[in-house]
Amino acid sequence: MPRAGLSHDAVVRLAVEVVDEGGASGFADLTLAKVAAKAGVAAPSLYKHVGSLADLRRDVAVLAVRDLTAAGTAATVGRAGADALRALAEAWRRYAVEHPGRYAATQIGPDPDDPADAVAREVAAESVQVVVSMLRGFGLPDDRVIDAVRAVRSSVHGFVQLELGGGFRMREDVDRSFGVLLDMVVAGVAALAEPAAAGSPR
Amino acid sequence: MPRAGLSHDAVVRLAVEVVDEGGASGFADLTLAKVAAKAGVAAPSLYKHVGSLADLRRDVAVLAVRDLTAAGTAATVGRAGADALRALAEAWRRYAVEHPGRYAATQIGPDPDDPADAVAREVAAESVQVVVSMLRGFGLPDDRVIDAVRAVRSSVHGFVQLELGGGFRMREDVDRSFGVLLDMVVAGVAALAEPAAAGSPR
DNA sequence: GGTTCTGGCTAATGGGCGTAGCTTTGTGGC
DNA sequence: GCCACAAAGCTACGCCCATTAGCCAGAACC
Repeated sequence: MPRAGLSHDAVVRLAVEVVDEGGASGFADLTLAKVAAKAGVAAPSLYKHVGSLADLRRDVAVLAVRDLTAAGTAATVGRAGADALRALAEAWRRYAVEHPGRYAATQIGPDPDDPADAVAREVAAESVQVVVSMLRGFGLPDDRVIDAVRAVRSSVHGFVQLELGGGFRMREDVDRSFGVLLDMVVAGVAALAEPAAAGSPR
Repeated sequence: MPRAGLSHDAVVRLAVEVVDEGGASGFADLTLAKVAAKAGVAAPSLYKHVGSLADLRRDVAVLAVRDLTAAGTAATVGRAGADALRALAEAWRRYAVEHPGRYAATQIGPDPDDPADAVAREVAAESVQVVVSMLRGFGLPDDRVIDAVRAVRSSVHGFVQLELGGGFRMREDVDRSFGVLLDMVVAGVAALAEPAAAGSPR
């Protein structure tokens, strides 16, 4: 009986393949049985490399978040202000459309108390940090940065989520709608930078 | 052997209870076994009232979407413009926070081709219609309404999603951030109504 | 009072996760 | 070259869940 030559990383890689092949529900449908089949191995053999399905899912999620963060940083390097914001948002959306399964994996919130989620929390924080850095060019007051970060993440994530979920009919117009949303976000963040706008119209 | 006196509706109601008790993952964790236990009945008995777990999930989702739509209409009646937009967004967020499991159920996109999803598609359309009606007060050009609807849905849904997923630390500031987001959306929608802003800054 | 339909039941299948314990392969020391 | 041991497979098993099949009692209707 020849060995398959697996390893922790190899199993995670195969799991990512399974997720990618499963479309938008690929992450939800991830199963040890599928990974084992792809590895050409009996399902229990995976436990030599992985603690449990939950562990594997976490590892896939961490990898996906790192991926997304990398895409975001790559898109914003050398850009600033509205230009950077648009590039970051478009990079996110492109990633989600190209890797819907992996994008879904990035959406699971790590448990704030579970020590097993420590790295997941860390990579999530790094991913938020990209937005914080990108917003530096807007000259926001310190206490407004958090609001801007949340507005940017919410808008883009919400749009992508609805798009992937099939929430938009008339697919041709989706790009334009995304552009309109970005105009809105850019204007909104810029408005936050003006001290006068602190208590904008009730 | 006494009868439990179940019915399709009764089973769906119990399923909603299970979902509500399961927190944010209540919908994902919905199981026929749990519903049967709550009904005081053996699991296979449920098949006298429900076609499958998938059917039950769909029914719960439809109920949840109707609920959310009702909350939105109730919040906007008698209001217009920015006032109505804020009320609608706050109603959505409140619903999500108060019924996280049911809110999660509203997020599954109905299959555009599956006849079994016909009512799901219908109630989804009704829920979008609330936003369209609400936006009437802004006097948007016809071809901009769709962009505005998508921007509103994306922003609010994204925010709520991140909030429920534990994506925001510093919980005290979340209300303020939501207010900032709404300022941004209100301003953005208003800007869409001005014909001059059609080709806003690249 | 009997017939029929309905809503329960138990039994059984199949699939998935996870555990236990066996076997084989590769490797490192002698 | 040989032997011992760790690592990486495997099979067998238990448990939980969805789902199907077939049985049985009670309710409703004639």
